[in-house]
Amino acid sequence: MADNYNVLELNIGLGNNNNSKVGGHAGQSPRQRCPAPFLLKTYELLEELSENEKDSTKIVSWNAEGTGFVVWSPAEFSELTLPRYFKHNNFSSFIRQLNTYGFKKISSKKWEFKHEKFQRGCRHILGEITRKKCEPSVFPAYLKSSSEENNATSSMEENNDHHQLLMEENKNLKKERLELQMQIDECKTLEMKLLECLSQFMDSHQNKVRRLC
Amino acid sequence: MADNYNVLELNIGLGNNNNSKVGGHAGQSPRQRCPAPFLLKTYELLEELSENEKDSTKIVSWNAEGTGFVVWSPAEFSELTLPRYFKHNNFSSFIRQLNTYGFKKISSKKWEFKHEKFQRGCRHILGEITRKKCEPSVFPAYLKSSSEENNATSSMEENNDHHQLLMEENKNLKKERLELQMQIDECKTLEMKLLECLSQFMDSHQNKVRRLC
DNA sequence: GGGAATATTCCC
DNA sequence: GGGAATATTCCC
Repeated sequence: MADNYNVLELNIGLGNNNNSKVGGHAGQSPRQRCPAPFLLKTYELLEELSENEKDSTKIVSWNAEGTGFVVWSPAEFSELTLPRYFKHNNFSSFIRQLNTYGFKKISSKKWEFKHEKFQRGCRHILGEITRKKCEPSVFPAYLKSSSEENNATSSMEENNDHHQLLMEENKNLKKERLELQMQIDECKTLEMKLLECLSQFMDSHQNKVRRLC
Repeated sequence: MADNYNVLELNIGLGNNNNSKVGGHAGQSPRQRCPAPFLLKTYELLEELSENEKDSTKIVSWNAEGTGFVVWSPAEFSELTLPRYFKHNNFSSFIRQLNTYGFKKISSKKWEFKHEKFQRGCRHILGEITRKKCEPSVFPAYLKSSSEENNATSSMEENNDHHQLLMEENKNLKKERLELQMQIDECKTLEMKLLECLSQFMDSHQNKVRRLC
C-alpha cells in the first residue's frame, strides 16, 4: 500500500539529520556532516540507474565525465523514477530542490545539472553541500536589495521585472491552453471511436444472433 | 503507479491556496477563504469513512455530537487511511498537523480531537481555521507595494495600464485553464464508462452466443 | 530561478 | 505539544 515511498527510508536509513545543531556561522571549513536526504537520494538514484540498459533506454545518468548528471527522459523520470525515491512525481519539484541546493543547469538543450560537490564516486563530500536559504531571520529580500540604491530607478526596474514575469506567465498560460485544448480534442476523437466501436459491435451482435436463430 | 496520492487532487482539486495574499493583521473578522488542503482532506476523509461499516470495524469517525472526531484504530488509520489522503503513513505527522492548526486532544484514553471550527456538516467554516505560526517576519506583504509615490509619471501610467490588462488577461487565462481541466476530467470519466460498457457488452454477447450454440 | 506557503520529518 | 529543518507545492 504505502510501500511506494518507503523504499528509500531503508536504503538510506539512519537518516540522522544532524545538520541542525552544528551551530555557528557560515563560512566554516567544510565540515563533514550527514548529507541532506535529497542529495543522498539523488546520488543513490544515479548509482542505481546510471548503468542501466543501453543508451537508448536510459532515463537518467551521470554525464560522461562524472561531473554532473543528465535527465534523458524527463517524462519517464517523473513518472517512474521520482516516486521511487521521493514523495511526488513532479519534475518541477525535483528541479526546485536542485536549485535550493545550488545545482546549475548547464545546457539549454539538455536537462544536465552540475554541482561542484556532486560527482560520481564522491559520496563522501555530499555533506558539504548546503541549502541556499541563508539568514531566514533578517529582513525580507526586497528591503535588502533596494537598500543600496537611491531608487526612482529601482522601483522602475522592479516594475519592468514584474512586467516581464507577467508576460512570460501569460505566454506560458497560452501555450498550456493550447495543449489542454489538444488534449480535449484527442479525448473527443477517442470518445467518437469508442462510440462507433460500440455501435458496430451491437450491430454485428444482432446479426449473429439473428443468424443463429 | 504514483496513483497513491493523486486520489485527492481530483476530489478536492482546484486546490487554490489563496490563503497567502489575503494580507493584513491577525484578528480580522472571520474571512472566508479556501481552507488549507490538510483541513479539507481531513474533512473529506471523515465524510467518506465515518459511516463505514459497523462500529466494530470503524477506523475513524465523527464523534456522536459531530463536534470532533475519533481515530478508533490508529494502526489501521496510519496504514490504510493516511496514504490515501496524504503523502505519508505516519500517525505522528498527522498529529503534528492537527496541532499546527490548533486542534485539541480531548481525552487521554481515546484519540479524540476537536477544533471549534471543525465540525460535521460545517465544511463552509473550515476556511476560518488558520495555522498557528504567527508573524514569521515583521513586514507584511502590503508594504511591498508602496506604489503610490510621486514618481516620474507619464509613460508610467501607460505602463500601469498595460500592466493592468496583463494581470486581467492572466486571471482569465487561469480561469479558462481550470475549466479546460475540468472538461478533460469529464472526458476521461466518460471514456471510462464507455470502455466499461463495451466490455460488459462483449461479455454478455459471448454468453448469449454460447447459449445459442 | 527563487520567494513563500504548506506538508512532512525529526527532535526536544 | 511545538520548534525547526527539510520537502513539496504554488506562484511570480
